[in-house]
This record gives sequence, structure tokens and C-alpha cells, in this order.
Amino acid sequence: MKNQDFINKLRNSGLRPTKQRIKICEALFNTEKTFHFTVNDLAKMMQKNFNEKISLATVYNTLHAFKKKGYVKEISLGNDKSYFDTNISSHHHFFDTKTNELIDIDSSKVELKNIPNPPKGKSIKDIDIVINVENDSQ
Amino acid sequence: MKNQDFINKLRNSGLRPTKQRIKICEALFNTEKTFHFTVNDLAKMMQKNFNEKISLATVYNTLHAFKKKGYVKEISLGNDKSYFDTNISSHHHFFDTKTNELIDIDSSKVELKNIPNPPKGKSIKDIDIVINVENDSQ
DNA sequence: AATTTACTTTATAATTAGTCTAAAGTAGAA
DNA sequence: TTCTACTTTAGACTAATTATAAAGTAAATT
Repeated sequence: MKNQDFINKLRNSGLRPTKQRIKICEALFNTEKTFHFTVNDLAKMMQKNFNEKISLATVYNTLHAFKKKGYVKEISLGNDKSYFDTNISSHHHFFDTKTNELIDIDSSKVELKNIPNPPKGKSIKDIDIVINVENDSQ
Repeated sequence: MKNQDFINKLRNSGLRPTKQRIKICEALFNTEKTFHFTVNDLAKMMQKNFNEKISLATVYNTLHAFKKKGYVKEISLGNDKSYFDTNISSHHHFFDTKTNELIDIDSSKVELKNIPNPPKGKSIKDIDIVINVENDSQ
């Protein structure tokens, strides 16, 4: 993907293509595989791999904007910090509660048997399944 | 349940029955229905309904101790604060992302079709299913 | 092209959940 | 009763995140 593609992508969804947003797009979407990261991970990555010092507040802003536009997903864990995922397809996660490692579960590998009716007046937005794992104590 | 029962319960699981712990037991387990709460909720509740000013640190300590003993469950949400649940049976939750309201799902109402094998060397501790809901926009 | 406007970024301050600490208190054993 | 280990406490501290207000910039307007 070229820069111009990211510029179009941003513009098409109503986000101004600023230098920072384009760079973050590169970092997130010019990759072979999807990946998980925290806000801090991304801020550091921008500095190290992209020589781009972006204010933390901007990284938060951008990620929340990208999340709203569906470019990334936020992952719900019982953790103090929040994780983002560039894999936006419907899928769930293993979470290693000791190492804080997140691992994708292929969506075909897990499915709900019967989805209960939501409380009256409410409708389902999405479903998060987290399978907490731990290293076998040998 | 009488105070003495809580004292026994605590002692049996190796926790000293201190005044604070007994009071918290009363607040959590002398209820008709199970319920969800945050650490802050509980601290305020102790003060208001039980006239018992308990240091926040103690509330944290106590809840973590109770969690380790299986008296309460901690619920993983994509939220910044953590929720506890006096319903310790295996069950999952609706979560209203707008109001932060948590609603139990009867465990019989939802089930995984096939649980994927955990990554090599790891084993499953538990599974959290959160169904995010929102009020219908009418 | 210059001007204007609204949206963005930035550094920093503020907020918030949660943990740590060290001193004072207390349950239970001796 | 005394001692010891476990608890509680207030308050300092940490880390994640949000708010703020000024400076910068994209894009619309002239």
C-alpha cells in the first residue's frame, strides 16, 4: 500500500490525512500479518522504526478515531491497559494471564451455541470471548 | 446468615476474621440476590449503609483475598476499572457499553460450540464471554 | 494565492484506578 | 498476659488515560 492509498482511506472516512495519521497507518497496515499492541507499544514503535516522535495524546486520539472508523479493534481484558488489534475480522483470543500475551483464535474454531436474547430495549453490538490460559506448571 | 457464620467461613479458609472482613461479608453475602460492584462502590456502600469507614487499600486487599478464596469473581471488561461479582457460579455477562451496566447471563443460555485447543504448553484457566449491548436508538 | 475556519497536534497538567509503605492495631498462639 | 504474625490505615506513589489551551495545518473560501 502506498501513502496515497492511506490518504484516500482516511479522507474517505472523514478523517483529515495528517502526517501523523498517515505514518500510523503505515505502521499498522503495511505489515504481512496483523498484530496486537498497546498505545505505548505503538508510540515507541513510531519513534524507533519510523523516526517519528508522536505525542502520546495524539496516539490515543488516533487510535480511538481509527477504532470508531473500524480500522482497528480494541480488546477487552481484565487488565489495566487496553490492547488494540489490527485484525478486524470477527475473532476471539487466548490471553496468557501471566505473560500478558494475546493470541488470536481462528473465528471458525470457536462459536457460541446459542446467543441469548439481549435485555429488552437493548441490542447486541459485539461479542468478546477471552480464553484465559497459563503455562503448564511442569 | 449470622456473623458467626462469616467468622467460621473466614477462619475455615485461613483468613483472620477481622472486623472489616466480617462487615464486608455482611455487605456482600447477606443479600437476596447476587450483584456486581466496583471497589469504589463497595467502599461507599460500607460507609453509607454500614457506617463503617474502611480504607480503600483494605477494600482492595479484602476483595483480592476473597477472590483468591473464591468468594467473589472478578469480571474482565474493556473498561478502566474492574468489576466484582458475588455470583460465583459459571456464567457470562451482557455489558452495556454506554451505561456501564452489567447483567448476568444464565449459564445455560450460552455455551461454546467447540473450545479450541490452547497453545502448546498452556492450559485453559477460564473463559470470559462478554456480550456488549447498547440501548436501541428509537 | 491569501485568508479564514475548523480540525489536529502538542506538551503538560489533571485525573483515576490501583499498589506500596511504614507505622499502628489486632487476632490468636504461647 | 505477652508475643508474633497478620491486618489495617493514611498517604505517597505509579501508570494509564483524559483534559486543556496554545500552536499548527488541511481544506474551504475569498
